Amino acid sequence: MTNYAEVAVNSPAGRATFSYSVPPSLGVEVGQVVWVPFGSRVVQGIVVETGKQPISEATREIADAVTSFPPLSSLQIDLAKWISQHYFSSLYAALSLMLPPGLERKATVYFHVTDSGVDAGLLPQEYKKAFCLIKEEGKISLENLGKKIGQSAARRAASWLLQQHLIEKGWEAKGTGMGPKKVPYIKLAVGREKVCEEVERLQKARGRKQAEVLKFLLEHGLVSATYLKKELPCSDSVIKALERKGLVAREEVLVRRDPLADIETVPALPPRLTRSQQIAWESISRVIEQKEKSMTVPEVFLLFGITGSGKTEIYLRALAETVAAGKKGICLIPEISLTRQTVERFLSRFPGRVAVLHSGLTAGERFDEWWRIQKGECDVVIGPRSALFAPQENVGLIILDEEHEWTYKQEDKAPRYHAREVALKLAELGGACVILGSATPDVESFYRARTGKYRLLEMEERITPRGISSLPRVEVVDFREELKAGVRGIFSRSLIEAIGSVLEKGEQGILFLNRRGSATFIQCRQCSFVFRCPHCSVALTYHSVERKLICHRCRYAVPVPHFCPRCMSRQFRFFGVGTQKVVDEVEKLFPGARVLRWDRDVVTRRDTHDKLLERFRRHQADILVGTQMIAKGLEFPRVTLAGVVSADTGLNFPGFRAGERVFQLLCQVAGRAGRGMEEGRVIIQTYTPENYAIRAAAEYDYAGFYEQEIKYRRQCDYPPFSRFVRLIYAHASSEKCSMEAERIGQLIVEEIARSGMGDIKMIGPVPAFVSRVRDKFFWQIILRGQNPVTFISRLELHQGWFVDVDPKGVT
DNA sequence: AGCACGCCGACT
DNA sequence: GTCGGCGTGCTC
Repeated sequence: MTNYAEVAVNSPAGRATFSYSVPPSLGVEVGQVVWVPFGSRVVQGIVVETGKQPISEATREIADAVTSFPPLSSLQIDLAKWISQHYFSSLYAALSLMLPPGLERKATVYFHVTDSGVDAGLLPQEYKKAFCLIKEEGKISLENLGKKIGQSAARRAASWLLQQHLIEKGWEAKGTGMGPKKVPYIKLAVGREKVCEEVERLQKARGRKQAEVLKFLLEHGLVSATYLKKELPCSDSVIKALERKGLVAREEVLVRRDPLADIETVPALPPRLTRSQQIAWESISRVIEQKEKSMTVPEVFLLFGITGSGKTEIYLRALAETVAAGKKGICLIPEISLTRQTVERFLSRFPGRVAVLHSGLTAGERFDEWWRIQKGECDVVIGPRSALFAPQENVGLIILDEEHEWTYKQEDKAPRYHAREVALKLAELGGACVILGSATPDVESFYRARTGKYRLLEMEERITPRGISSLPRVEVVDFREELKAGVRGIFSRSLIEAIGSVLEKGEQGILFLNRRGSATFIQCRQCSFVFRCPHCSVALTYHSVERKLICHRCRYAVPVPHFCPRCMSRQFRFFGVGTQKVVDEVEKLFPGARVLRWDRDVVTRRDTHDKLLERFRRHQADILVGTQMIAKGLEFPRVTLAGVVSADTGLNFPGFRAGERVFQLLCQVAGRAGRGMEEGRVIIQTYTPENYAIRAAAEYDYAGFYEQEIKYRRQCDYPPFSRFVRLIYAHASSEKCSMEAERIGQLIVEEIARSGMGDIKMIGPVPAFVSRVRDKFFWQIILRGQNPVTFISRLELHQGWFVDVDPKGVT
């Protein structure tokens, strides 16, 4: 009985799966990771189906298993199938999101001689050298053989020698792979009495150190070698000597690399709920209780609560209830707000039962967390969008905090998925509830709540140490008036006064800068030359700390040149307001003010996030200056001022979601002030105070903003009333790229007519917003309509095309 | 994505 | 004649 398996292969090659036969010696299950021959290589693949018959006629044999048991569940495979279909990615790309860290590896194929016993001297002259080299090396890859005797000679020799059965192909995995961490421990190897005897003897003879070690071990039992050496102290040779005598033994002990090891858990009881929390909580708890009877459509809550209304407390209770019902949870958080503070809060309610996954973890920590989750040891997994793919079984609740955040959409690589949509699908497959939480819900989410797809829960009370209080007053400053009044700096008179007042009272302030779209670049004063990246079509950004020009697309960096390469002038003009400029300005106006800068340039190393924030929390700085990052869910009781240096930068950003984005950002920044004992104050500087997004934000009027925005979306037929799909083509040649884009554009026009899908509108083909990245050119076609996804499945897209379903930034 | 295969100009 | 350049097509 031969078995066959359908395998999703780690290669972008066309089809979803390939058929392989299973060698009798190998047991293969769905979800298992295997090595398979693929073309001339050996690659990894994931078994997604098994059966008595292969789907395709042609098959090859699975080479080996990577894991002894399947690391992926059938539910995960179903989810991956949905992702790959819905987002037009390869099945493997979707599955690989779910694989344990460090499992993915590559293999090298090499040659070795067979035991034919042939005399090398008798071989044809041209192949003799290759054969001897292979024999000498034992095993050698074609590439390395080519380096020694030339590519073509190596190829010819290899194919002839293979044909003559004088050499064979073999393969092996590259690198050593990731594993659990083992640490040597020392223990006594003989009975207590015997040890005491030895101690006596050693103390008399020349072995005082050894006696001490034995005594230490009698007292402590099994100890790590490092601890032993440090505590006594003693050197390794002492332990070695005891080992040789057979008195002590070494034992490898598994240790967990715990990313939360340094967090003290203080178990906490749930606080009393406010009235509006209570109402929201009752709705949620009723559903979680009843969730036992599985339903086909997942229950989705949109928890719409203003900043400070206590959404996290609702999450914690909902998780506790889920755990009480014997299920588990996943909590998604935008990477940036996944701070120590957040983790501490979860940990205090679920001591020892929390797993975190984020980009700051070491490879080892990631590995250990994954396996801990896999073993079912964690009640809740907290992490960014990828936490959705943690091996958490029996998930009863999925939470998306700050559900409107754009970081929930992956755009840089396939699959280009939106965590919210995937969460809904996962909930549907596993029978879980979903809570989407936000103070400024995504317009599309709010629309779904309004039309009954989600249950809307509102929380309007803001909790502060002063009790229930309203949000801080917002002052919108028209910067045009400031210019008229002779203001020349970047701060208005109001903002200067407010900063001064904060400093005087010993309070704290944050200054927010939306740097997107106005990145700092430098230009020659003489000939207006702008430094551009040689590999991408963007200007280089000036980084004052390293005094370098850096490309934000490909990380290309050069020191700031002394001369303009075009006209040799030494004079440069620095454009755009950066965080550093704001810092300089505050320091100039208020000498002695302690200003802290927080943005992506400063935060590079692990932990600096938390260290910087800790400094600010301890009031070692008065003013915090930053970009997007500072707007996200940080709670600093001493902050009484939130200033937005320029609210307009985001508005000029392309795309119909610009207004929504500005509204969300301004509300978030405003919510930072006045969370402690003192009342807060918010100042927004703008050149367009009449803009609806800015006006609504100043009033915290979500409903008002929503009504305006949804009207506009309906009028222009933007989502949620239509959907977008972006087709992107990349090629190293500019001509090839535009030609292929134009060709598909033509095809789409024809297909629209043929299919009768008249609602499909095409924008483009045009060069992408950033038309060149890493020496590749990019063209795009945007399709809009009721169902552009169905439409593009009718197209035959060549390699080089990729698809972005529901892109976040389109016009 | 890799990698073979094939066709072309630049050398020993 | 051989070497390596790159364009094209396939991978079970």
